[in-house]
Amino acid sequence: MYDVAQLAGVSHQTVSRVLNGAGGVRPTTTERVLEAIRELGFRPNRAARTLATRRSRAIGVLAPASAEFGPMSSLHAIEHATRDAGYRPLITSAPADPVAIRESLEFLLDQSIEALVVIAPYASMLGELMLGDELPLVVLNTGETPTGTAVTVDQAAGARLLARHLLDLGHRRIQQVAGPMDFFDAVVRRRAVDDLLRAEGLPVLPALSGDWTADSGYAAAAALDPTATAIVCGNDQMALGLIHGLSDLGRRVPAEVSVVGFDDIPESAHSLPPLTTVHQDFAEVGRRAVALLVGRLDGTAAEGVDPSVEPWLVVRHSTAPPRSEGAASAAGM
Amino acid sequence: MYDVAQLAGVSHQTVSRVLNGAGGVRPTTTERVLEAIRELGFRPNRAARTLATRRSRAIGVLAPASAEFGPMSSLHAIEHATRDAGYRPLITSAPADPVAIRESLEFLLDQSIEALVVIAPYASMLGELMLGDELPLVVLNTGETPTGTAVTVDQAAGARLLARHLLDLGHRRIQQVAGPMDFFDAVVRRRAVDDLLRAEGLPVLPALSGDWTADSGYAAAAALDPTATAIVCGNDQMALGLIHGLSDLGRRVPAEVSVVGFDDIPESAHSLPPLTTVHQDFAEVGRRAVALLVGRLDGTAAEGVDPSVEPWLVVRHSTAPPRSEGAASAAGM
DNA sequence: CCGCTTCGTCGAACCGCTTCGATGAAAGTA
DNA sequence: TACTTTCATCGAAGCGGTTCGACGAAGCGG
Repeated sequence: MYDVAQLAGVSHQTVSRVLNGAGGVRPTTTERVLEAIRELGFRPNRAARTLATRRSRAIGVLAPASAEFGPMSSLHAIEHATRDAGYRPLITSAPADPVAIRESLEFLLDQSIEALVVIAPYASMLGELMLGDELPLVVLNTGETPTGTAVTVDQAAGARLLARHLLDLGHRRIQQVAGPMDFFDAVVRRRAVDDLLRAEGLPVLPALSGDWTADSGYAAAAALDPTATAIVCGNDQMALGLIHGLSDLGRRVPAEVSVVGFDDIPESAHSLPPLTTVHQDFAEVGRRAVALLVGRLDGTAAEGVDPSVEPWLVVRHSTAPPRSEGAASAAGM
Repeated sequence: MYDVAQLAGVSHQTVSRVLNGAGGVRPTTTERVLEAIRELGFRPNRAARTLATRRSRAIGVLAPASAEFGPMSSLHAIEHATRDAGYRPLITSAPADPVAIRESLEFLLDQSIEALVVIAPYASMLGELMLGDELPLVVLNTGETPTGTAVTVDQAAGARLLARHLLDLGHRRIQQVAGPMDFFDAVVRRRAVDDLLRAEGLPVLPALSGDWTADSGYAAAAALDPTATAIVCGNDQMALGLIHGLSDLGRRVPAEVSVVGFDDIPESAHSLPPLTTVHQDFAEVGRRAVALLVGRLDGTAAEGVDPSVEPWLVVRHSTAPPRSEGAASAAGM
């Protein structure tokens, strides 16, 4: 920096001004400084700046250590939104293990992050998040937020869309293959369907539970209630696995059983049959989370940010009216 | 830090020694310092340390801005390996766009990273990587490396496994739906199959080309050579899409056409039919990349690291002998 | 019992940048 | 032209650690 100053014939403070866009520098001088910077290939030292300003401009991101489509989509959106806002994203991932989560958190805290966004909504994770500090926090895809703000796709609305679709088709015996109950998403989705069913006076068949993987969906096929005509899965992967499992069991989808997923991962459009599901905009959720955080950090009013993103139904070919059309007309009971 | 020193009744330099594990501190003193640190909840300031040591201990990671299983798996492995080695991973992602790549690179360089690992092997990306500097670089999944070291799954071997499997089944007319030709992976896989076919004296049908997505695989179904009895896809997603496309066209897999993918993404085990593919250990590739880099950085001998990871064949149900069994016995010609 | 080595601790300089108060030059006012 | 304002630039003091040379206190052999 001193070299730059010398080459430009000014003092290093002036160079600093130019770098930070602080006014009070004559245009000709600015130009000279910029030229010197270019010539020397000078890069300001981030660490020194952080030290001097006592502002790290770093935003921590805690993501799940999975390669799933949803979280990863949000992750990329968060990363870019953060950089666009002039902050540096510090990305960390951790499996559901509390120790690993704690470790990731410590790592982030060590980098003196100014805010934190968490993508992995294990209930267990939130437990670790009790960092009472004054660290702005946004959690993605969480029903309730014990601390910090939540930005989320309206999971309940999505689940209702699915259930309603099935009801409209004439299904009356609907069973769920929910995600793991220590995930908020799974709980909210499941409850929304149950509530709707109950409100319609329909039976709530005992839900099965998977772990989000296609494998667990496959396994669920054998445990299904044989009288159920439609299955609501906690996510697309499980739905895909379930369809495979049903197929192995000789039950055809959607002719004999309808299956719906949740998420609309890219593969779902090409499964056999293509999957009816709910599409959620993972990237948008990520962007809003960052907008919220940056707003708080910069004092910019971020009040305009709606923390709830609306999902929409994507009807493909894994759903059809139940076999015995007669049952459909016996609606309401 | 001064507070800690005062509480422990020593000077800040001694605290520094304790923190860095540099010897020359009496055990009792060490204990006292540790206690003070705990009591004060003291966290050393990363920026100050970086500034003073002139070592950022940061390793940049440039990943593709996609949510695909492979790259993301490698990414998580890299992240953890980096942290385990005592470095801080700085993760960045960029789409295939050269400007975005350049931007990500600049971002990383600004953080004064000590090394770089690149996961996105677009040919175009490597062009941007000409940072002649003395920045240790490892590139994942690249056939040739113009600069830096490459760690990669042996794509050619994997492709050969697939082709051999098809040949053993009796297929003689094999067509490819390759990935985009500006991806090294795609080129290497395609060439390996072509070469093997040629070596066997079999016809090399003109290859189709997709963009890695299931959508492009679906589209390819209509453009297939009708005489081909087996299709080698550049990755699993395209294979899945292709199967869907074939199904829509009324062609059954594997009864009429065999289809194989590459990658073994989790969904592939549950497609209908379950996909025959090549499994590659993405995480291992990531780990080795980091091992290589850290070895170079720390001066530790990392010579023991084999930059080539062996893939293996996973035979499921998307492949079968060609329809006319007769052709199979006419092997060799 | 004494001089010397070794160990544990301290003082101070420095890493590269920001920032505040001060100063000189240019511009505005009477 | 003399004087006040405003603008551009400079000097210097940190930010929170690391690190090197120095120094007092034990531990050692003779």
